[in-house]
Amino acid sequence: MQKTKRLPVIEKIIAEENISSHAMLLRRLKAKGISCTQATLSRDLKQIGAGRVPDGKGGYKYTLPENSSNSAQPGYNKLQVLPVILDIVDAKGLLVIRTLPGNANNAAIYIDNTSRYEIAGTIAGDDTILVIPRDGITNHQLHTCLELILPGLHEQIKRK
Amino acid sequence: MQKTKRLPVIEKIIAEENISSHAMLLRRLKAKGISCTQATLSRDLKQIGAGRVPDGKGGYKYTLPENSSNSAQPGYNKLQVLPVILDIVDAKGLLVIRTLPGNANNAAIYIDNTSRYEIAGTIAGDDTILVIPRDGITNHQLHTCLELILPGLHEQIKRK
DNA sequence: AAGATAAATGAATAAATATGCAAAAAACAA
DNA sequence: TTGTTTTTTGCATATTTATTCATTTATCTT
Repeated sequence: MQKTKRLPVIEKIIAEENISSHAMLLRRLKAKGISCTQATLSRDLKQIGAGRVPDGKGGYKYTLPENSSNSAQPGYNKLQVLPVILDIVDAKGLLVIRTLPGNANNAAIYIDNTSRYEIAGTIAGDDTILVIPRDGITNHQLHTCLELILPGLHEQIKRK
Repeated sequence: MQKTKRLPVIEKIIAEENISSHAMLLRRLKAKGISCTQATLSRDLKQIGAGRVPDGKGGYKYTLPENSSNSAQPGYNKLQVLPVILDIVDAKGLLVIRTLPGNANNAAIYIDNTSRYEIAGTIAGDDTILVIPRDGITNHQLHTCLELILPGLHEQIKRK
């Protein structure tokens, strides 16, 4: 199961290169040692929210959704946000994230700015964030979503 | 040659409705008295810059490019009492209201002060308010209530 | 206005993308 | 662990979208 490692790579490739088709993306992935089929790509792109739009030069290109975690969030650096998160706990369909004291608000803003569909909103205290999922979003979808926003998150927390 | 009249109509339809395929757009156009083939649509959409992206709900939808006419100047005269409110989302029978950073508390106080029966209470973070309805209050009643407190609210938010 | 040139369009088809289904792989529970 | 359930994946194929080519329609030019 290499989906978890594949998605971030796909996002990165789309962000950095001009990808015009699944076939092209497939080649780029292979060059990075990841191989899958067009069908899988189609599903991955759908999950990421990436779409194909005219590139204005007579062709087409894939783009990441607005405020994707990759579309550089001014003022926030992934590597700085990540280590402040201590713990993630499910509670009544909601998600409670604990951070270092005083860091909850910043982390929450970071999460909000990704404008992920799965997340209805967040509320931050001093060291705790409540993440409220939209109706119909499963617990697992929510975790996958968080993993997209902050790659390596769960991995890191497990390590603690 | 009706391209000149067709393009604006296509833009408008895409801006206002959720179009998921050429076939669907074709039907909408026909309903407006414009008829053409899928091939023409494909070319039109390319020229407009419209692309097909995942809608986050398991399907796809067409979107206009960033600075397209619809995302243009929001009429100033339409600004409401609390232009700090960005978004309202239903979640698990609760209501999540997102505001500009730092404005949640003020907005929440404003809502509290109306002492509406429908609202049991509110919790405000920095940019998010959780509105908790009384037991027995339907989702629809809650929205109607909010609309009473802040006339034109939903209308404004739809306009994004 | 007539002829020439360019733009627009549809029909057919090519190219690209999405999905049903079955199998395999992971995650989970006891 | 072992059995159970969920998720992921590829294959084959359906669906959707883009393009080629021929034709028509509009736009110039003189």
